Amino acid sequence: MPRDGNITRDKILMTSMGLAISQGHVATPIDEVIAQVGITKGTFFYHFPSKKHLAMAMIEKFSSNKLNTLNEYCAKATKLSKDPLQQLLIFVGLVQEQHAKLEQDEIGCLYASYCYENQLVDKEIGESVSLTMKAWQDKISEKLKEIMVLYPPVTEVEPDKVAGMFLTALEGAYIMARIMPERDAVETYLEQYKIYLQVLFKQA
Amino acid sequence: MPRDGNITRDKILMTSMGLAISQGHVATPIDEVIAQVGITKGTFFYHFPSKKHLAMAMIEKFSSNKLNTLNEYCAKATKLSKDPLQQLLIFVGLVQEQHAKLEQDEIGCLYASYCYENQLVDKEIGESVSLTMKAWQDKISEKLKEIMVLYPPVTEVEPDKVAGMFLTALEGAYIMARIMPERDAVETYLEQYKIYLQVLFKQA
DNA sequence: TTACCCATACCGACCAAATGGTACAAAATA
DNA sequence: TATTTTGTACCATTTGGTCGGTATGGGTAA
Repeated sequence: MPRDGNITRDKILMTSMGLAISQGHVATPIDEVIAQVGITKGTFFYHFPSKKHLAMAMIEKFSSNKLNTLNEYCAKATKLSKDPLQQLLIFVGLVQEQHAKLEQDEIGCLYASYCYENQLVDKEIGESVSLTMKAWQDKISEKLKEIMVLYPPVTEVEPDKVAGMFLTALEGAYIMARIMPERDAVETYLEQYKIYLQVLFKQA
Repeated sequence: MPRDGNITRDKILMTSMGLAISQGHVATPIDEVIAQVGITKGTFFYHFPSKKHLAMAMIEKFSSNKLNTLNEYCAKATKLSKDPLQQLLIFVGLVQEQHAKLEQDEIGCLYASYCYENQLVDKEIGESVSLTMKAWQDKISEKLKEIMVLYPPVTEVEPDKVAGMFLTALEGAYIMARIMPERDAVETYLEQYKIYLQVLFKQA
């Protein structure tokens, strides 16, 4: 075998993901990607038959990353506490922590970027995306059901929607981080979500 | 005076705002705009010297609309109840209502669309945007301070951040509406926000 | 009233640059 | 040498933008 093309392929993926998150996919010409990676057009199109294929590969990669973090953080959280409510709070905390390290223009969601510029490229891509999101929602929802057994909520709530609110807050925070002058929107609004959980399951 | 050019200008603005929200600004060629409006390129560039100028005009228009709704809904809410907590809940309800009428691809925020595709075009534009958002946040924050006098919150919270959470939930909901199969994300997650307020200010 | 004026509003052909994509030769490694 | 990987030069289309000219219609002077 000649030199490993997967390295180049991965570099293209990583670079274009960064660019897509910070300035959008359509707004990022291939020339900019290859310039930043340090390759030429021929190489690019050897690895990705078209820009659309790149888009799909990016989504796939992003999804797989997201699913990995989900499992990783779940495992960490269950290891750190026996109490389901504490586990969930720790889980959210881990996500907060993850974002604290990132630079301003690294903060964002590829899905959001895509869905705002062209209804998620494709139907099948759209399904794969919603499945990944649903995976997060379901995992949190399951945990919420455990919590609700131990701590009856102050008012009746649907675990699915409280779980969805986490993703909503996160996606919303990404946008706030870009629009508002304060940088720590993710930290701030996931904190709000934690407070929501705490008051919801507060014992009298 | 010849026929009123402002009509055309407004039509261009409206059309391109719709397109920008549904598929992004960069992803919308001028040709598509003028085709939909039913004018020619010459006319377009007579009204807007460049695509960037169009972008700025759109943001301005969007901001002015947003400020109008803010005032309108505030007025309505204060008229419908004397209790500040009820007023805020009504306010959120009005926003929910507003979105219930919209079509799928009309749901979204121009700011979000812009900030995901090119860091809000310009510095000055960015400031104008954050000012509009801050206007909403401040108005809600003020109301929250009134509320906190009457109903001591279950746990200590910063009104500014609870207020910001409204915008966060709304922006997040827009994205959820596009990513997830369920259409009524705005309804759902603003409802979650209302629940948050209710449990936060619940009387023992 | 009418003829003309002129600013405003609009048209449509054209241009240059950007952008996605191709063809094929040259390298590199096993 | 055979296969995979990369570089170079080029092409076709799209896209933002220009330019000269035309239509509209109210004011105004004869």
